[in-house]
Formats: sequence, C-alpha cells, structure tokens
Amino acid sequence: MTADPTPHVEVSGNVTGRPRETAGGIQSLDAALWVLTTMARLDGAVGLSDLARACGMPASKTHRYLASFINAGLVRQNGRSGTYDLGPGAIEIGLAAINRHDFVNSVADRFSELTEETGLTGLLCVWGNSGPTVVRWIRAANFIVTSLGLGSTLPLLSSATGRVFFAWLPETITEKLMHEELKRARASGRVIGEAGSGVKGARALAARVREAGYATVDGRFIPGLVAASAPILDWQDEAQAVVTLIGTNPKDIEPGSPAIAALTRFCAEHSVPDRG
Amino acid sequence: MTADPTPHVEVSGNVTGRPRETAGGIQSLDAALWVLTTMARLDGAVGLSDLARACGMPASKTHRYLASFINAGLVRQNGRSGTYDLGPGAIEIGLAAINRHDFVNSVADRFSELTEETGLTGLLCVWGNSGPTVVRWIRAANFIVTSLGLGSTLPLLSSATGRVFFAWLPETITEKLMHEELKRARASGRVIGEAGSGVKGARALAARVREAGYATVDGRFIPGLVAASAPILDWQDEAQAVVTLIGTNPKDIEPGSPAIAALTRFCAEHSVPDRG
DNA sequence: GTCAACGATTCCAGATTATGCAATGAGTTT
DNA sequence: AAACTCATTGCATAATCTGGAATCGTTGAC
Repeated sequence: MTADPTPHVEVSGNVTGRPRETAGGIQSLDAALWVLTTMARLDGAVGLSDLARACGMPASKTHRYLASFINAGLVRQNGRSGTYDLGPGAIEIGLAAINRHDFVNSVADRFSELTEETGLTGLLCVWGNSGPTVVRWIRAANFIVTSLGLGSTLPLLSSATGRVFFAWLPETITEKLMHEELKRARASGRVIGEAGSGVKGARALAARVREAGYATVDGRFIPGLVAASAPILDWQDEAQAVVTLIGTNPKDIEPGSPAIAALTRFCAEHSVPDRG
Repeated sequence: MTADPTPHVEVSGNVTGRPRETAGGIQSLDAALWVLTTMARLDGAVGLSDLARACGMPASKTHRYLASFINAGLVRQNGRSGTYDLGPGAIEIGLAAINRHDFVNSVADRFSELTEETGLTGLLCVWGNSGPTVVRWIRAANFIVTSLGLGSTLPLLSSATGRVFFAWLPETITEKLMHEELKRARASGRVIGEAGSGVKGARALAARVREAGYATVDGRFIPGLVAASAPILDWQDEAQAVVTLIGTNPKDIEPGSPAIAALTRFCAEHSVPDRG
C-alpha cells in the first residue's frame, strides 16, 4: 500500500494520529489495525461507509479487512449489510491482556521517576494477607529514618496507604482488619485520626478519600513525617497497588501541591483507563 | 499465503481450532490474527520461536506480524530480542468492547449488591470465542482464590455457568464446544455430572436447567465449592450474560434457598421483560 | 407497485507486497 | 574462543492486495 494521501478525518473527535507504517512489519496489517483501532475509539456500531471515511480508505478495502476481523471474532456485523461493532474476540483478547498486566512491576519500573521529580521518599504497597504490605522503597534525598522495611505491614485506618486500600477495595476484603483496628483503638482509648468513632466514621473517611482521589496523613501518625497515597486501579476500579510519597514538609501534602499533582498523575497513568 | 500444511500444534492445550481463511478477506491478516489469538490463549509472555511453532509458521513471518502489532500497541516486547506479550492497545480494545456490552454494564453496576446480600462470591460471564468467559468477579470474605480469573473460560457442560449458556443460547453457537467436551469426556472415560451420556443427555440437562430457571453444580466440579447460575436474557430469550454465585455450603444452592431467590430475582430484574 | 438513491459487497486487471530461506547480529553457554 | 540458540534482516521470487467499477440488496418517495 502506498502512503495514504487521504487526509485523516475523525468521526468522533478522537485526536490520536494515525501510526506510520511499521519498519519491518506488514503494510496491510498496519492498515487493518488502523481500522480496528479506529473502530474501538468510536462510540458504538458504525456503518461501512462511515468507518471507511474515518479511516481514510476506500470502502472496498475496509470491507475486506472487516471480513477477516469478523472471521477472527474481533468484529461482528449486525445482520447482513448492517453496522459493524467490536465482537467477542475483542473482549477475550482485552481480558487476556488485562489479566496478565503486571500492575506492580509496571509501576516499579518507573517508580524512581516519581521520587526524583518530587524529591520525596516513595513507597509501593500491595494488599497482602495481613493488610497493606511494602514491596518497594525508594529513599529520596531527604533522608528519613523509619522502621518500615520490605514486607512491613501498615495499618489500615491510620496510614495514608491503608486508607487508600480501604477506600478502593471491597469491604469484604478489608472489614476484618477494620474491626481489629477499631477494637484496638477502643481498648487503648485512642481515636484513629480522622477516622473518628466506629464503622461509620471509617466509612465516612473512605468516602472522603475516594472523592479526593488520594489520602494523606499529617505528622501525627509518624511524628514529623507527612504522607500522601494514591491507588493503582484495575479494570474493576479496585486498588491493585498503592503508591505513597513521604516527606517532612506539610506543604507537600496540601491539595494542589506539585507533589500531589505528580502522584495522582503517575497513578492514573498506571491504572487501567476508562474503567466502567 | 498458501494453505498451511504444518499440523496445528498447541502450546497451552487450548482446543479452539485454527480458523480457515476468510472468504472475501485478506489472507495475511487472517494469518496475523491467528498469531494474536494464539498469543492471547497462551499463559503469558512467549519467545518468538515458541510462538511461531505454536502458530505453525516460520519465525521470520511471525516476526513481521509482531512488528506491526507492536507498532499498533497490541503487543509489547520485553527488551530488544526479549519475549512478547499482549500490550496496552489490546487492553484498550478489550475495554472498548466490554463497555459497549449493555447487559454487562447494567449488571456490573449493581453486582456488588447481590454478593453483599448473599455473602457469596459472584462471577459475571459472557460468551466469548472459546466459550463462557469471566468478565467480572467479586470475592466474598475468606474466598480461596481458584484458577478463575479475568478472561478465564469455563467448561460448557460441567460448570453452572456453562450449563446456563448451553440452555439459553442457540445450539448453533454452542454445539462445537459441546461436541469437543463430550469427546474429551469419552476419551477420559468420565461422565460429565448430570449430563449423562452423549448429546441426548446434554440436551436433557439443558431442558431441566431451562425449566428450573437456573443451574447448579455441587462440590464435584470444583471440590468443596458449590455454584448456582442464572441468565441475563435479551429480547430473543438468549443469554447475553450469566451471573454465578459460588460458595462452600450446599444449602446455599438448594431450591428455595435465599441465595437462589436473590440470584434469580436479580437476573430477572436485569433481563428484557416479557421476552419472546 | 415502481423507481431512484444509497450503502454493502464482489469482480478484475494491474500494481505491489508478502514470503521463506539464508545470512547476519546478539547473547549465552561450554 | 568456539559453539549454540534465538531474534532480526536481506533478497529473489511467488503470491496477494488494491481501487475503481460493477453488481446486489434494502429502503423510502411517489
């Protein structure tokens, strides 16, 4: 296929440019995948003529590609001569891709960029058998002494990390630890920071964290240290991992601060996009 | 490309046969999509040589297809000359396909209410290229994770989910998988639960499931776990999705139990009313 | 009921790419 | 250092892909 001279016309307003042809690849496959990708970015079923225009291709060429996609199950057609849409094969490939996406390692690979950008110490946690569990540390220039090491678990309600897991995991997973921590708090006469009293207070805190998109704790959890955490979200809007930044300056965890902005952007970039 | 004389060799034991070339399609695209589909059915990242063998193709040919898939984002490579795996573009296409599935989306929005009410683990499945495919699940407390994961396919005749699809989908859709499972059952000398022997037994089971309005399996399919499934029906009385509850207490799947009542009510609420 | 318009689908001659084997490059093991 | 394995690329040849035109099917206007 010669380079396509037709100006790229978008139907739905998506901005993503057409990829150039692959070095060492197959040109007709490149063109075909452009059709598939364009279809995925449209809002729903589309007619052949509209899709061909959106792709900047003759309809006969687009039709041949669609025939192969239909045969493979990636596309289906609503009746003979009807509109085209993504099919069960697309669901299957997508689910396979999501299922084998390694959330933790994809974050860990670029984790140091975040700590370099913000100058804060970074912590990466997953949900383990005993609750929030540290799997990565990156100490920034600000030297912080703490007992937290790899494998440490953090409290659910009084740490920023724990609060993010509490907000973004189903309560069936977190409720046991929640009740244990509330019980210990009652026994010791302590109130767990903003969690206030009892289950209702904990749930209200979780609602505030979800609304904000992240959690913070000030210097009272670990004297002298402040922390902010945000979730890495999967296809079901559940936290697969939590990233936390730790520092000493309370301004770093104020809403709108550069560190908060960097943290939430970094976590959004590593989450599954456009979750239902 | 001439018809491929190389015997079809499977790496992971998946059964679905290689599709024949598309009438009115593009042969190189058919071959390329075979590579992609095969990769999706493998358990994880794969080397070029292994993937080429699994597809019955020369490595140089497979390599060119992969180059185009990488360029489109559907595949990524772990380092130069490293293994290949599905990429973010595949996630994007899969999510686009799922997000257009109106029945799945309406159920998913209220799915957690059902699992909270019953205290059981919930699965939501659609019919994919390889059969019943998990698109959502919510774990109950203390649920021991089995091999079920996003994208998993379930058997047609020996799982509750599969039996519901078998009962409420046209046989033109399910017959291939039915014959494959009956063949494997004969080869291994096993009888598939209540399916009894052969096609007649399978159809008799389907009739019983339709009459009851739901399917169950006791602890023999997955030792120690019981399950009940019901269909989300469209305007043609076909199962667009299936909801399954999984637990450990056999009383939960007895006729008339609160869980069965909640499941069938929930599915009826999400089905098209007054079908037929 | 007829006819025009529109969109999907198929045909076909010519243009162009895809292909498989061999060669090459890179990394690992002995 | 040599051998081996796997990924990547070159190249002559085989084979397909292509775009416009023709055809088919459906729908709506009259």
